[in-house]
Amino acid sequence: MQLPEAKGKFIEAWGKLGSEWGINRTMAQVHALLLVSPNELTTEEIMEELKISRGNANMTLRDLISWGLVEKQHKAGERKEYFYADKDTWNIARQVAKERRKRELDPIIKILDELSKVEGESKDEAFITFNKSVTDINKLAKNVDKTLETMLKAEENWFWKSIFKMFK
Amino acid sequence: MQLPEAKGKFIEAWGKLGSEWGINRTMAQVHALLLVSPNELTTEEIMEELKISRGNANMTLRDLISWGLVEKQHKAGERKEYFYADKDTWNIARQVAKERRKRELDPIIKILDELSKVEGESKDEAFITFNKSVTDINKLAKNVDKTLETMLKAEENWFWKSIFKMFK
DNA sequence: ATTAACTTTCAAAATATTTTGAAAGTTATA
DNA sequence: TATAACTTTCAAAATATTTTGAAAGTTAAT
Repeated sequence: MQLPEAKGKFIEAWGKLGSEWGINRTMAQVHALLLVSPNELTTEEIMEELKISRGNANMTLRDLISWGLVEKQHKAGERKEYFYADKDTWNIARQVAKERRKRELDPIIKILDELSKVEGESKDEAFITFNKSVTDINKLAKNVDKTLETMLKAEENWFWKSIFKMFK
Repeated sequence: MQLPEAKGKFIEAWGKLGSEWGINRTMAQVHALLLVSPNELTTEEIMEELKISRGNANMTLRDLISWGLVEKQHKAGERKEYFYADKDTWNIARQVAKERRKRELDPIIKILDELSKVEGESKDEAFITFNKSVTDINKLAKNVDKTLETMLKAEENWFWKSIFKMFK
């Protein structure tokens, strides 16, 4: 297999994986393209390579920036904006974990907290089951949340530092 | 808040979370309904409660069964099938991890293995960057894969056993 | 202040996913 | 073996998501 074909396959696979995990396929593809590009790319180049429209490229890039996965770069004396992706896999994983925690985990915990407070007849099977499921899930979610917080904060934490080493 | 309202909110929230993570909203909702139901439910009852069609209910339930989250139950002397969800959050998390590993992680690793083999000019920036990104992601994916395997196998493993206790 | 190079917006169009429901299929019981 | 109770299928319809592209907006340089 030659590089251009391999590049295409990587972009396609990354896009598919993204869409299976609730991330817009094009966003994942643009990210993949930037990951394998040694240099910053312009909107124009991204449009060209992935055959997407200007509007789509623009919105997707803003999204990637809001996820902290891509940064805008300016070049002296040029009007064009350049886009560059951090290529450190650990940073990428951290950033995704951080954002999903903020965007999805925290809100669901807020709801589960509310629902945990619901009171009912202690003989009522329906109430007992509801309560057990909700509080159990809430507990698990809070543990995941706390763990992520610790992990994300802490390269200084000896315990997680040693876990990280296993993954790097 | 009263139980029926709370139940509705839980189902809605679970559905939303699911769809954010690439799981069909209805599938997540049916799962949520079963999680808060003390008894097995029939297709009829699920259709009724969630206002979905017979076809949808049937397919969704098959899916949930294929994910190992729901089981069919027969009652002596009855033609109807009943559906019941395991309510142990740890089992649910395990099951989801197991399935997503099989369905998504393993296939992507296969592709990354292929792409890692691509050869190129050692001076070619494009090749260097492609190769670095792909092999790095491959390494991370394989580590996650190995870790999941160990975790899923092993309550007998002293290390993970102690980690699990933090979450339960 | 005007131009030109570039970016952003967003309503409409295209595409993808999900849902419906009626017909076909299955199987326990009489 | 016929019936009736139930389940499954799948093409078409509904819905949701993504993408387009032209117009509007911005801004650096003259």
